[in-house]
Amino acid sequence: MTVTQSEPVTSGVAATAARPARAPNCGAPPPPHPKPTGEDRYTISEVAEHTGLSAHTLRWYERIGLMPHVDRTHTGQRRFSNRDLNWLSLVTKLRLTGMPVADMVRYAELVRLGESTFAEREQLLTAHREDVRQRIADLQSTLDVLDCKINIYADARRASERF
Amino acid sequence: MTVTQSEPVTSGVAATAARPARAPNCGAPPPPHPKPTGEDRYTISEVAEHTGLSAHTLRWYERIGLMPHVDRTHTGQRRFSNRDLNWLSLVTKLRLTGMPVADMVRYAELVRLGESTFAEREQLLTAHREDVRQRIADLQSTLDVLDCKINIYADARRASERF
DNA sequence: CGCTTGCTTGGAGTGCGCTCGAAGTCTCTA
DNA sequence: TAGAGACTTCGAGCGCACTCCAAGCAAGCG
Repeated sequence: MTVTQSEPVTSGVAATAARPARAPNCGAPPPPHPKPTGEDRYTISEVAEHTGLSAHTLRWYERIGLMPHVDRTHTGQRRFSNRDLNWLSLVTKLRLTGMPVADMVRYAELVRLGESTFAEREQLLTAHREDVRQRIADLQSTLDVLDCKINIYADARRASERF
Repeated sequence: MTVTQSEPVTSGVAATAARPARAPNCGAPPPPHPKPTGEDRYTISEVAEHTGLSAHTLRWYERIGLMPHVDRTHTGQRRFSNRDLNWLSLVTKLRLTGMPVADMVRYAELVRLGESTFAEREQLLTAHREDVRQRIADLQSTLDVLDCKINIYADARRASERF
């Protein structure tokens, strides 16, 4: 049994009841632009274009163990699958929300190790969730200050414009 | 006429009507722990303690022009005022929300230049506010994904615990 | 007086997350 | 078959925001 990468789908003994047949995919985007030919083997530049990451960054992610092993052509060029794209979409979200690369690498490693790591994965994500919540609170409180200051400047401007 | 640093108080020709006598202070904290003696001259280590910034960082902020000129004792040691603390509290918020140091330095410079820079200050803060809003949206969307994945792991754990 | 503690300076070093360059190979189109 | 352009690797370099170091000065205390 293989374990999916970006979608730890309920499988085996775990919670197969009481859930829709279609496993929840946690907001993974629909296959982005599946090739007109129906293929599933994107070049690095296609993926770069699609994800907004540079080709350099994509190679670097693979080198440090953040990509779960990308398929290759017989001549050694990378060919990314839709599954890879989904994984990258998760990674991008985590990165945007400030998860350190080392933590993402750890998570990738846990995913490779299979189901036995569910508990640690849960912990890791839960910790990050707390982090994200805290950051939202910080941002919100700054937003209040910004609103207030901007109002002051705007009032001053409007007042001076009246003359 | 001097211009306050962290509180561009409505002053002079600008908008003195229709606003409370006490200018809004945009959530600046009350004087943090005004010295028992009522003094207003904190050492660098007191400020470091209070703000959570290191003394190194405080000196560095001053060097790069992010602190508006800190008072000194006759022997050259820094003595921070409550006004300095308020400014630092703003800076800390902006920094926590990802404003680049260069932009904060620019803002500090504008504050030093006086009222004529209100418009540019408004622009700068408005741009950052957009940034912050965008980041909140990113965080929120990641939060949804995290919730979903964490639920999956938690379900799996609970299911396995039932046996 | 010597010792400790805390401050001063300028400049060098660190860690993170990329980002780029060089040199060579492969693929695609004409 | 030729040429353009995309791909490969490895390692070095970069920008940001600190962070630390060395050397020295000043104040307080026994």
